[in-house]
Amino acid sequence: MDAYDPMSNESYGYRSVDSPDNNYDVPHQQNSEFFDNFFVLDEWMNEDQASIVPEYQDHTLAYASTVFDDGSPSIGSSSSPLQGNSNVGGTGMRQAQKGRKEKVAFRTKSQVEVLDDGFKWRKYGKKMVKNSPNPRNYYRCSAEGCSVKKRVERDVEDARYVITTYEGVHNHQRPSNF
DNA sequence: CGCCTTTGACCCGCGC
DNA sequence: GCGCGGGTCAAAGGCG
Repeated sequence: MDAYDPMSNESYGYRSVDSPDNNYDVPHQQNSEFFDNFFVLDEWMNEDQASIVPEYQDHTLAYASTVFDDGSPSIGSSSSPLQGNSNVGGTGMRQAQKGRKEKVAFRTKSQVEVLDDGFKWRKYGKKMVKNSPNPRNYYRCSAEGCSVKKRVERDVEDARYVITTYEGVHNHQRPSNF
């Protein structure tokens, strides 16, 4: 596997992703432990909560997961590329219910670690995880009373991709200047 | 001065 | 009960 080289590409900096002609594939890795208990999201959640911007869409595969408070996962995994509003692979995001934790993961081809999603985040932790040379970073939403968290790490198997996992639902709007 | 990272320590659940 | 792995705390320092 090629080493990740942050200097090897022209698209670098604020909100940048790989150029659109640089292939469309965001392969799902069926055997990736990371996505156990996730299923592929077949539609975007409403924009305010999705925490991901449209310009990333072509470089992103989205996963969703719902975990009950007792810890039992509710959904198995499936696989399909994310394609706008196409209706493949799943039933889409369900409404939040009590006793559930909503999680959404995005696997995005990007050279920047932290994708600008319009929210303000405060970092509160960093860990090296087993079986990965890459650190995992923990962020909490800065808005008062908002308990949304996200984790950011590079894909173990292909460092060109960033995996961002959101947990929870914002109790406020995305800042309007976004 | 008011936020923000950084960082090691701490906590907790789980398997042995 | 103990160690390990993952997640979080909080003190200290940085920066606009």
